[in-house]
Amino acid sequence: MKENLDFQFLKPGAIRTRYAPAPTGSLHIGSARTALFNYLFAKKNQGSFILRIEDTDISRNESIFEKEILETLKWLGIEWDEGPDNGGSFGPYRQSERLEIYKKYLKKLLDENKAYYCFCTEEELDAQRQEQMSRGEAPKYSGTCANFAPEEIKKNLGEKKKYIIRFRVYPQKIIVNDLIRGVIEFDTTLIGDFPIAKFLEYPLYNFSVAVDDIEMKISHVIRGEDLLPNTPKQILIQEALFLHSREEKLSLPSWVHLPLILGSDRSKLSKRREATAVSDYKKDGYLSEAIINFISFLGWNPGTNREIYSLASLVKEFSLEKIQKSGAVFNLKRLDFLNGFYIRQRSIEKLTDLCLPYLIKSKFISIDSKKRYIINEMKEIISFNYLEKIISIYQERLKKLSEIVELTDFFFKDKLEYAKELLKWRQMKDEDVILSLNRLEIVLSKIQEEDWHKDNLQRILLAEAEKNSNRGELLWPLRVAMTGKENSAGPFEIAEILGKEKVLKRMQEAKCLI
RNA sequence: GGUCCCAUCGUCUAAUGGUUAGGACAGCGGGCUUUCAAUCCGCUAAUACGAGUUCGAAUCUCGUUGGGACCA
Repeated sequence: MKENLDFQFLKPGAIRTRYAPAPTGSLHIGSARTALFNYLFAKKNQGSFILRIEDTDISRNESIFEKEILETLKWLGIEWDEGPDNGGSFGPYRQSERLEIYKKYLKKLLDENKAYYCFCTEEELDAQRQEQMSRGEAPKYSGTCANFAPEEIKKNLGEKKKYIIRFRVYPQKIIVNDLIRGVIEFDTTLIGDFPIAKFLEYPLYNFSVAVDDIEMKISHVIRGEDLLPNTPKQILIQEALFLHSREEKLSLPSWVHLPLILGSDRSKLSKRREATAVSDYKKDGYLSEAIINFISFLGWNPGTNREIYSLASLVKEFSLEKIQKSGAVFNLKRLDFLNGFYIRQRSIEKLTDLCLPYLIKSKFISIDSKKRYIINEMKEIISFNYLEKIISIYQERLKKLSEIVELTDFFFKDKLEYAKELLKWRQMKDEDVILSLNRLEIVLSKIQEEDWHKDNLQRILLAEAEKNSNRGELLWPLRVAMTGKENSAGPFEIAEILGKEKVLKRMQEAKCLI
């Protein structure tokens, strides 16, 4: 395999990679990885990363997805050197704006008899296909229209007969030299004369891609393995159009096919079975660093024990040789782990900013015209600093930002709802709970407002608990009465943030419950 | 069905002819703790199978099996 890695000897700056999404939906996890790897390879080699929109086949109402894809890429931190929004020397970067170019090359192939008009109807083609399959052959075009005389073609065209344009394929072996997989051989007799355009202004995928990759001087085509079977067709077109002598072979792009990202059932990650849109993960509260770190390790690794990589460090470490050949299963638990890690890395101020939209969306908090934060239920004005305190005690418990709502809801609710059984620690009875709550009330009400700090609370409450030799009997009811939850942050820090008044009120309410 | 690709713990992967097959996530157990986390310590767990080459194979070759992609 090593002898195939001739790209290493290319001069810096000679590398041009492209990511070419069809904007038929939002950015898919797999597409994001393809974009990332193209970006990383280009940046590692001081080359250019090009964004091209493959929208010849797209209806107008789907064009909203272009905007979403660009925005999501930017959110991930993947920036392109040339693209539909920022231009470049090889534009336009939207295939729908390049129809004249395709038309020119389509005509060229037609003139040189390397392609031809095919007037076969769907029904005729279907019938042929059926027959070939019944004989156990690979279905391919039989060549009915391959050798029409020019007059006949003119006549058919004149009659406005429906046609497609087919590329003429001669029997030969096509070698795809994949930088990851090595030499792969395809037999063109199995391909047959394949369609390259529905009409002159409507090129088909394999044709427009092949043309653009050459026109845009792409040095490396890095894409998913699912496109491997298309490669010989694209090579055929590129050779027919651009290859006139042996030396020119160097200008044809190198191929790199990435292993597929698989769902939990080991088949191609599908929208039907799992969430696949990057924007969905963003909405759920995954950080871009976590997603980048996660997808970079899907089918690639640096070959070290280090697992945490920023986009910048990935650029430094990336290499094609470390790309895996087999498919990689998408493991959500690992994404969660990474996200938790990156959440813990964030400053409290930034994390609070990130969590705020979730609290606002859940209607616990609102911002008034004077930019003050209001707890909706109590109409209480709170400071950003107050929110920071809340977020800080949940930072290490957070796996994704959206979880902040159910974790901290008790700070924003006037009245808590929970089962009274929850107040009991281990074997406690109703009377024991009342007893503990009474003790808490007495001790807590003695503490002055100015001494209401978590360290102080801890010192006093632990001392009180010592009298009874059992911390749980005192602290568990306290914590549950304040939060209404089985699990939460520590009681002292919660009590500090909640404040004396609310804590005592919640002790009362807990007693009423029993 | 045809063509192509792939195969190390459950998952992501390391080991490019010689390691006790390493790491991470998950799982399990423990320490710390009122709970859940975080954190620290530990445990379970893999070279698909069969031949061949070799003193020696996860690694090279062939076959089998299995999985996947594409075309229809």
